[in-house]
Amino acid sequence: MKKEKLAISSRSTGRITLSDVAEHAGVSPITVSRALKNPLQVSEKLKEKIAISVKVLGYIPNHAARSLASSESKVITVIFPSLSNAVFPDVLDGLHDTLVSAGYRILLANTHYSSEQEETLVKTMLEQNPDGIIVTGIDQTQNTRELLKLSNTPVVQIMELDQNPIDMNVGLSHFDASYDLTNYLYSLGYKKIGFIGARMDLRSRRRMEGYQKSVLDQNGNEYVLSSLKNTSFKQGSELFVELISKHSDIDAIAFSNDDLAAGALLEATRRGMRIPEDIAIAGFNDLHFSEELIPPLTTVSIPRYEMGKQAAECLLYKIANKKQPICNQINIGYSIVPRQST
Amino acid sequence: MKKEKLAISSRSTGRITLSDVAEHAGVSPITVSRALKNPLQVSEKLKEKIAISVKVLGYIPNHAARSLASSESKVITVIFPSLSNAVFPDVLDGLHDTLVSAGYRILLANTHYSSEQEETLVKTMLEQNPDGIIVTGIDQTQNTRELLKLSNTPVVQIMELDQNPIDMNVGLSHFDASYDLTNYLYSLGYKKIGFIGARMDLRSRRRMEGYQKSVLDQNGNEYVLSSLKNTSFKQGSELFVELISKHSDIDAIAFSNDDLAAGALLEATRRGMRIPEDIAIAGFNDLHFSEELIPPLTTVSIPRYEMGKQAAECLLYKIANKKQPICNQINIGYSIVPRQST
DNA sequence: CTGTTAGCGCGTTCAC
DNA sequence: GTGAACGCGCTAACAG
Repeated sequence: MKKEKLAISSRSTGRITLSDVAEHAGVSPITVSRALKNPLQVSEKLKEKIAISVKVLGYIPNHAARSLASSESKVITVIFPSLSNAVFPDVLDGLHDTLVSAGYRILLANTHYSSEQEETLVKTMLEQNPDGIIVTGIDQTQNTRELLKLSNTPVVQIMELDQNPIDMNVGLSHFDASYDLTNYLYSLGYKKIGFIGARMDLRSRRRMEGYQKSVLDQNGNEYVLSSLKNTSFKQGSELFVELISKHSDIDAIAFSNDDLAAGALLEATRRGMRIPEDIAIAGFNDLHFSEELIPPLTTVSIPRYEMGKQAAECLLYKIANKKQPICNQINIGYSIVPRQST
Repeated sequence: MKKEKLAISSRSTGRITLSDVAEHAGVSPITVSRALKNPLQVSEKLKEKIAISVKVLGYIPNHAARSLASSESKVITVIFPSLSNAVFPDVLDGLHDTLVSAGYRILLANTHYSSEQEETLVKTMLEQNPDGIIVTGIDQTQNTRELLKLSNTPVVQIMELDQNPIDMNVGLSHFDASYDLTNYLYSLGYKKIGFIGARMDLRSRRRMEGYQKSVLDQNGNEYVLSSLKNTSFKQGSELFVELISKHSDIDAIAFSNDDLAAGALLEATRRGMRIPEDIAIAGFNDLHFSEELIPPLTTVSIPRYEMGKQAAECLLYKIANKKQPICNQINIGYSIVPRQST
C-alpha cells in the first residue's frame, strides 16, 4: 500500500486523480480518460487493467475538472416557487426520473414565489454553467429573461403557456381550464357561482380570469374572494366561511386549488351543509386525496409527472442536437374531472 | 464595444472570464478574484472599477474553475427517498432556506426508497465533490457508508437516530414516538388497538415495533396489517376495510402515516361509523390537513422544517470548523397531538 | 494592498 | 489504438 508519496505540491487535495490511476495501471492519463468516457476507443486489455486500478484506488472522477475541460456540466437547474404545493413534487419526479437516467444531476432552488428571488437564483445558478434550466411559469423579470437568453443555455418554462417563450415551453392554459370548469358548473344548472383563490400567483390569477370570462359569457354575477396567503385546508375553510356569510345564496364555488376546496368541503360538512345540494364545490389540480373526499371532489386534472418528463426530454433533445429544439412549445392539456361534489 | 478580439485559443468557450474583466479594468486577474471573494483586501478605487467592468461585460463566474482551484464546491447534496411523501418537502425547505442564504446550492436526488439506488446516487454525487451531504434515514448499505466515510465529506443522516452515525445525525426515535402514541391510546381506554402501515421502510417498521412493544407491555393482542405500496388516502381506506372486516371488534387503529389515517377516517365516515365512538383513529407526522379533518386527527407531530434547518446548520458548522462538529447527534423530538379522532 | 507564478484534474488537439 | 502537450478559468502561495 504505497500511498503518501505525493505531497510534492502544496495544493494537492490528496484525492486520487486520473493520473494516479494511469500510473497504477501503467498507461497514460488520457487512456484512462478514454476508458471511462469512450470505452470503444480503448483495447479490452487496457480497459481491464484500468478498471482494476480504478477499483483498487477507489478513484472518483472530479466533476469540476471534467466540466472545466469539456465545458459540459451534466447539471440541470430546476427553479420552483415552492415544494409545499403538492403540484411540484410530482413535476419534479418526472424531471428527475428522466434526467437522472440520462446522466444528469438536478440543482434545485425555490423562489418562494418571488420574481426577485428568482432573478438572484438564476444568476447564481448560471455560475454552475448548467447544461439546461427549468423555470416555473412565465412571469420572469425582464432581467431574468435576458440573463437566460444571453447565457445561451437551453431553457424550458413549465406550467403555463408563454406567448413569447424565452426558449422552450411546456405547459397549459390555466385560463382555459378554469373557463371550462366554470362553464361546466353552469351547465350543471348552478346560477350563482363564486370563486375563491389564495396565494394569487400568475396561475391563480389566470384561473380567476377564466372564471370571470365564463361568468361574463353567462351574464352572471361575480363572487370573488382571494387572499395572498398560501393555499391550505385551513385557508380554504376560512375563505369559504367568509364568502358564504357575505353571499348566502351562492350555490357553487370554484377554488383555485384542491387544498382550498378540500378545506371548504370539510367546513361545509362540519356545518351540516349538504354537498352538492346546498353548495357545490370544485377544485383545481386533482391532488391525490381529492378523489377520496366525501363527496369526491370535482376538479381539473393536469398531467404533472408527464409535464416534468416532457420538459426534461425537450431539454435533452436540444442539448444533444444543438440546433433545432424538438419542441418550441408543448400544450400538455388538462381535463375536467366531474365527481360528486358538483 | 470591442469584443471578438479573442478567438486565439481553439478551446475558448467565448464566455467572459475573470481575465477579460481584469484587462477591461486594468488590473491583474487575482485582484478581480479578490474583489469578488474577499472585498476587504482590495481598495475602494479598484473595487469600483472592477464592479463597473463586471457589469459592462456581464461577467458570470465559472463555478467549475473556482471549485477546481479552491476545492470548495459550495454544493450540498441532498438525498431523499421521495418527495411525494409530504414530509420531505418541509424538511427540504428547512435545508434550502438555511443553505441558500449561506451561499450553498442544493443538488437533489431521489432514491425511490431503494438502498441500491442510493448507493449509485451517492457515487455519482461524490463526483461533484460536494461540501456536504444529507442522506435520509440510517439504513444505508455498508458500501454507501464506506464511500461516505472515505470521501471525508461532512455527512448528516436525518429523520432517524443512528446508534453509530456515519458522521452527524439529526432525527428522532420513531419507535419511541409510536410506543408513546399507542400507550396514549391505551390510556384513553381502548382495548383492541390495531396498526396499519404502508411502504414499510425502516421508519414505518420502527413505528410498528413501537406499537408492538406497547401492546406487549399491556398484555394486549396485536392486529397488524401492512402493505408495501406507497401511502395514500386510498391505500389507507383499503387497508382499513381489510383490517376491520377481519377483526370487527377493534376499537382503535394507529396508522404509520397521516395519509393512511385520513383515508381510513374518510372511509369510516362513508360507512356511517362514528369516530372515535365506533373506531378511534390516529396518524403519524401531523401533515397540514390533519387538523382540518372531521374529526381532527390525533397524530404525532415532528418538527420537519426545524430538522432540515438544524441538519443544515450542523453541516455549515462542520464545514467552517473543520475540526469538531457542533453536534454528533441531535434528537429533535416529537410530540403526541391529541385531537378528537381518539 | 497588489501582482507573479504555478497548478487544481481533466479533456481537446494533434501527432504517432 | 495510444500518447504529449497544452489549456479550460480560477485561486493558493509567496512575493513586494
